[in-house]
Amino acid sequence: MARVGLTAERLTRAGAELADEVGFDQVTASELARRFDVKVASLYSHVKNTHDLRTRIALLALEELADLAADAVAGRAGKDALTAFASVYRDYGRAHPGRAAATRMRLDPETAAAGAGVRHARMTRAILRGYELTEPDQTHAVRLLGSVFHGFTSLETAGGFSHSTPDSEESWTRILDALDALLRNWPSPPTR
Amino acid sequence: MARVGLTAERLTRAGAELADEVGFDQVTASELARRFDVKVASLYSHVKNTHDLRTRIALLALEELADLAADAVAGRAGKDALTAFASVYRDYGRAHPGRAAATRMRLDPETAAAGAGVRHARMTRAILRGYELTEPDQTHAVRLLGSVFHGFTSLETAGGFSHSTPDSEESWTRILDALDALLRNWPSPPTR
DNA sequence: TAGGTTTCCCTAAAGAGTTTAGGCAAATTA
DNA sequence: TAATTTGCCTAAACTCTTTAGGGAAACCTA
Repeated sequence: MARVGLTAERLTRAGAELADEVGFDQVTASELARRFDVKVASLYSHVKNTHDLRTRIALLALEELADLAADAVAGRAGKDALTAFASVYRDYGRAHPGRAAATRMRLDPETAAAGAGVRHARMTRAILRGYELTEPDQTHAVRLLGSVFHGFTSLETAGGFSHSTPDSEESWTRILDALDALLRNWPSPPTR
Repeated sequence: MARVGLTAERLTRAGAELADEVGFDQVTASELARRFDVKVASLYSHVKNTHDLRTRIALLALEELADLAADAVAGRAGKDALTAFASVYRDYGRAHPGRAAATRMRLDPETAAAGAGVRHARMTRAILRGYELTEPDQTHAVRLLGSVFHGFTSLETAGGFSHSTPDSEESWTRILDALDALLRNWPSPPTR
């Protein structure tokens, strides 16, 4: 039987494309086998199971995203860096909805720690260097930015902002303006 | 054959509980049938298909959440209202992770429009009455708040903030402080 | 380059979920 | 009480997942 040259990597890449086409939760071993014109069982020599496959796709997406973000941030600082960084997330989410959904997959701690998630956190911190935040406020800010990027892109692709004015593009820029202002003027804890 | 008294509502409620126990994407017609001690096919007189079932769970969760939020916000204003409102989202997400995941499900536009999603948007706007924002800034702020609540709770339940200091509770309060400050001081668009 | 070894994809099969079609008895209505 | 509607059933087709074991292709190695 002719060998097709399956590898975990090729399956992962094809799975990522499939995810962008049909949605991350529709990524199925059967469909993947069909695309490689191969029997389903053959995949199981390369990936442990469907969960393993999805995890690989998630890690691939996180890696790609981290690479893009690193490029975007290089040579920029302050609001410029913030905007560039944020745009990478949003653009990626719109260009690759399936992969983006994959990045939101729950990973078990050690897998997450081994993946590019840490690079993301480090880059977010790097961006905050342009603002004068000290710990623990920096961590709070990192989490805020993560939440906004995560939440906005996920609501946007879910269609939450469509069919209403102003369009989401404008909200995005204005939200970044607001976040920039907030970071330049991060409040100290109020006396409770 | 003894009748169990299945209805779409009972199935939906049981499905919501199942979602909280095993995760929203593990909600299966078969498991539900098992719980009611009924054959799977019997569910299909009450619910169109699995997607329909999930949609109903999502709508139930949105409804519950809107009710809780309405209670929490009543009689409060300003930061007080903001905090109460935000807490409802976060607490709900921690108490009912499956239902919360359901609220993040992509709904087709008319279903979404018919559901409680609009109530959420209206309440968010009501909270912003305590801050002096005019359109279109109010819409941007609504979207920012939605993104943060959505993103934070989803990252938190995905375990994104665990095993690191400070704990997510503290970040949550400090992020609310920050958002309050931001809303009181929403920046006008910079000259670009 | 022939032999052995490893690798890769195959067939086969079992298990679980989804969904439709059609039937019979229980509940409701007249 | 008879007629109708409703609710749960059996049966069956289909899809996807996963494991076990087999044979041929690709790769060493002498």
